[in-house]
Amino acid sequence: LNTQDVILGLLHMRSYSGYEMKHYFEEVFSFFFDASYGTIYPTLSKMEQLGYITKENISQENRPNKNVYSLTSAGKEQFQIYLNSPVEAPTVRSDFLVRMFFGEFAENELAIKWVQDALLENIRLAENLEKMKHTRKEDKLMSPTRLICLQIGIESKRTQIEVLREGLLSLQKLNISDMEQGDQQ
Amino acid sequence: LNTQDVILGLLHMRSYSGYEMKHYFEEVFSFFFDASYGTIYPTLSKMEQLGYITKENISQENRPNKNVYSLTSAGKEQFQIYLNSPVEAPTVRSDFLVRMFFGEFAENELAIKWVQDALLENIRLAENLEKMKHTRKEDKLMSPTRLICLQIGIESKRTQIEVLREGLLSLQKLNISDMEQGDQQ
DNA sequence: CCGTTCATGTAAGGCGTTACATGATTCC
DNA sequence: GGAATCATGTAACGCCTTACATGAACGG
Repeated sequence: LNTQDVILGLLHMRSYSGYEMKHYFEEVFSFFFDASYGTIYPTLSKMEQLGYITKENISQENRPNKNVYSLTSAGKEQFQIYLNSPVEAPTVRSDFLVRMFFGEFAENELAIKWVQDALLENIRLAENLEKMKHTRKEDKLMSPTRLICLQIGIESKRTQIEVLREGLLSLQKLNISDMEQGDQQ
Repeated sequence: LNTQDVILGLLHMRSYSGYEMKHYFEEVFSFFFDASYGTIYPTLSKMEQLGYITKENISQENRPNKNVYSLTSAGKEQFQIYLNSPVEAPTVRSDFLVRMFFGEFAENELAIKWVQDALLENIRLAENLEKMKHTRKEDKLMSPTRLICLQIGIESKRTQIEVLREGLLSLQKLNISDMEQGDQQ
């Protein structure tokens, strides 16, 4: 899986400019994919040269021109090649979970801060996903597999929020018993 | 967060060879970090040159020598610098979820296969994590934050398994109604 | 007037993976 | 006899990020 495959998928739904793709990734794909402009724009040039997509320059009033890309039949074929390739294992890299794993080597207050921040961030993300699900479901734009994708995002976030809430309490109790120990000395 | 930071963390627990580190990553870190030999060995050389770790060549009977690395005080300090740096957002790249998102452009049977495989893989991973939790908990080797880390892994997997099971059923129903439609023609 | 949004791109550099190379031992 | 495990390392290459560059319009 690389950025090219994802762009081919996106353009199966409708035409997008590079700028719009980036926004789509941020809003919708946040929990399973991301790409920066530094990847998107060069990839679009390459894909145009390969004949997978065509560019159309659109003039706009009061804002810059944009390059809107559309899928060609070669692009559709290329996407089917991707879909028929073996599924790759996911890659995850979570700074937060590494810190949790090695938390015993950090000060308790630092760890508490990490968990609090993670909690807030996860609540924010869960709310966004929830909104997406409702707006899109009413539009009847959601395929069964896309619903699975979204549902995994939502439920995973919910689960993490629960664990983090419990974890936060246990860390805060530790802090209190440390303070009592300190008082007794 | 990079491989160096994680190695510094690992060596806070005990000494490891590069080969052992890779195994540790596979067994324990699988749901939030990974690194290949091609990263580990060069990183260890670099860290030794920087004075964060020291190498000791250990002779073994009936198997190759190994280089076991230990943390220096400079390495401990470096790890504290990492712990006090801002927490980075996690990066995820899930081929499976991309395929779920664009599943409407694939054949239903292909999608069913993807979900079935994901289900089996997630069950396997959940069982491994569960085992880890019990063996380590009895040893009383588990810090509160490490328990949070493990618990997030376990509960996330469980949640995903549930969603995948439901999703699989809905996709299989679709397949049946397609076949009935086909029969009627 | 200043920050944000819209919009596209490049260049340098970082970080990482895959594949290759080597070789003994152990288990089936 | 062949595959798997133990064990370390390099080299080529791919992919991606960050920072830089540019510039108009709009809202406060």
